Amino acid sequence: MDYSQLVQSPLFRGISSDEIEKVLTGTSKKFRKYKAGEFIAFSGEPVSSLMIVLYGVVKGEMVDYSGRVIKIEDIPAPGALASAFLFGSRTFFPVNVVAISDTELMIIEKSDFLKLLMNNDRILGNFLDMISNRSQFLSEKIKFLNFRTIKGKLAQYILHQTMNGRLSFNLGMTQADLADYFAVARPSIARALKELEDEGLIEASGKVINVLDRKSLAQLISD
Amino acid sequence: MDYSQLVQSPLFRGISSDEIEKVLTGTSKKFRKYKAGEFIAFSGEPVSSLMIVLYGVVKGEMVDYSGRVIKIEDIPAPGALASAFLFGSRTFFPVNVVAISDTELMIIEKSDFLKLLMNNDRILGNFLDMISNRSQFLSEKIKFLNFRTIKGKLAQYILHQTMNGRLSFNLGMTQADLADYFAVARPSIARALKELEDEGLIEASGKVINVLDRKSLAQLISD
DNA sequence: TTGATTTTGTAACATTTGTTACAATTTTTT
DNA sequence: AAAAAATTGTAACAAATGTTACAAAATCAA
Repeated sequence: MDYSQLVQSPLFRGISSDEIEKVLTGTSKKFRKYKAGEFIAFSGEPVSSLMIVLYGVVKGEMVDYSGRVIKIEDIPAPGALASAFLFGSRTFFPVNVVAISDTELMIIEKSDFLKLLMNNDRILGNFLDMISNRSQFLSEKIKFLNFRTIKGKLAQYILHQTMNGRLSFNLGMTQADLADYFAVARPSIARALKELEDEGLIEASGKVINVLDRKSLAQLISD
Repeated sequence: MDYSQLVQSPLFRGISSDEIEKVLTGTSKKFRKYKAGEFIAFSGEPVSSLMIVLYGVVKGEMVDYSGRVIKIEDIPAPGALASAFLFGSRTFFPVNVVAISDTELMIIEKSDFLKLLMNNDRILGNFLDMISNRSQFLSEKIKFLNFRTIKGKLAQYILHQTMNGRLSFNLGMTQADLADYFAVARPSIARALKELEDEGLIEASGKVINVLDRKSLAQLISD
């Protein structure tokens, strides 16, 4: 087995390829492959193991009351699945997990994984970072959803995307995807973008958004 | 110092009072008191230590674009603050933290806390449970916020509160609090409750909700 | 390139939610 | 018990969003 790509996995960050191999050789694990579109887990199923995406991309998604599918996030290799649901009091999948592309997973049972954590400071620290990052990701998402108006959500999103001081960025997705992400209707996204543009706060050409008036955007979400 | 109440803290669950005292004696820490209403931390401030509420109650809250305060959660003693923001890549407070009642906190610096984790399997397991539970809490909240209609949010909330098979439960808060929790307007909550009642799905007397038609509630959020 | 497919813009209209206001009711305080 | 404060019910109207539909534009595939 070739573990070299795992050097870039959040769980093994900072650990040499040799050491990863040594650690994993002493750990029991399984491997499983999925075709694009195949369901890996269903919402409500128990989580009894840590799953690491060796290659491919998977997504988490929810279904709302009207049947609309809401994508929660993408997890590309070499990320981990369900890491925040392996411990705690509700150890079951909160979302459906679907393979976007052909995918292979490495699966380590919880008890085996606990031994790994206790025996390796580095992996422990990495795992703490990972599940903390999940909370932080969800917390950020709640910030969007808490804004009542779509313009507010967009403003928050745009400001977040340009925190680094850039004046423009590329929506890495279609308006339909963005609408799913915000849990709103697609034409409403188009309308809100147009309004922000009409008001001179942004300039949109294709999927590239130029931020023209950062102050007014900030006011939209802090007044 | 009296650590007896910490036996009930999630971080020290399953550890005897004597052992808690022994462990904490060997750990450097600070104590700090806050008056009711006082701000403990502001959104965006760095998190550099674990904070445990020794007595009192604190809350986390956000401010949306229109100035409305959205309460995220209450943390009564002997809970921990900011536990999901001590590790990971964005180690700063995601919300304002305010003392609801007079409060005392025990504060342990991150580096000291790490030693604690490495030296005590039980505390490690408890901490993993705690930060995982945070993700799970946030994930549950996102489920509410993702429903577009208020009736959908309410249905999700009511079904969640009666998962255990009970037919009734007590909203432990006012309609105004519930409105904040859902990030909607207060009269809209009253209206939605009335509609659910008119349609015969629930019966509300005061803060007690009787679930009359579980199937229709489930349909509201899955059709 | 050409044709097919996806994405975007936009309009008309229905529905939902927010806002404001005030009275009725309940709860808390004195 | 009486008074004060908080909570709830409700109405009228404004504003925002959803729905549906279709054409224009952009992107993708053959």
